[in-house]
Amino acid sequence: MARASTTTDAFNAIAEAQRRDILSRLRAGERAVGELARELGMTQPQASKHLRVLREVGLVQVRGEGKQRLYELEPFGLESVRDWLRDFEQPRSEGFDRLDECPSSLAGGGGGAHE
Amino acid sequence: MARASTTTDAFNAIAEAQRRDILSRLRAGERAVGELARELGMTQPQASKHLRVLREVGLVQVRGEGKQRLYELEPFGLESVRDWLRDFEQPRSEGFDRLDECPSSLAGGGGGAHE
DNA sequence: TTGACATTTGCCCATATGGGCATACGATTG
DNA sequence: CAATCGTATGCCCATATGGGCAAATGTCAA
Repeated sequence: MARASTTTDAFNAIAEAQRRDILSRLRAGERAVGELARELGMTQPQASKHLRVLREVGLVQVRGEGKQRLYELEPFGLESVRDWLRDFEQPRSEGFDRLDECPSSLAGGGGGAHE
Repeated sequence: MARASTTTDAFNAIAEAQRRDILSRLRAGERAVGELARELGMTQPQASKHLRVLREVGLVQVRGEGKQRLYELEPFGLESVRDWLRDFEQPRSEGFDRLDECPSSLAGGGGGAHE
């Protein structure tokens, strides 16, 4: 078997950097295909193909506006990815690992023993 | 050009469901290749190949233990994915976006009861 | 050394890709 | 109706894949 289709799920869809770029652009609001293509330096057919993939996995939404087709982020499209990632959360609270990135004023208190 | 290599980055690596399964299994602790293969119903060479991909993108770590090679999750391997996803957080509270900065409440020595 | 076990790698295939290009489709206007 | 603009599709190719299998490599024990 070859690699799974890019339209299999959001994981495969966002494996392509250009598609991630498209999604990032769309964070600022809906865009027409040609506009996206120009902004991202790809040909119009390429943008269209990528957008189709993103649409088939539910990551973007289309809206016809005159001759144009405006693509927009699907609010919960990335939820499946986010859910999967959540299971890999670092056990952060355990000890405030990244606390050392904070100003030293934290350590100035009374010994800092919060136990 | 064909699709990007699965070893290009974590995004491409986790596009494969079986590799996500491997990572999920490893959440419970380190495993030998054959063990993973049996648990996930794949051949041993397949598991080995998947693990290689995961290792090349920094998602897992290996440790030789006798004849076996124990694979383990790389704690911050998925950070790049998580970072990218973070930009797509729902604009939930309008005011808690920059929470990753050091909250000044921590510095306050007084009644600083956090958690 | 040989033998047994665990893992990796090499080779084959069928399949899906992304890029480029031409072209078909769709909507709007005249 | 035709003309035009904006998008989508179809076709070609080179490339990377994942699966299966055999063989190579590694590690340890007699």
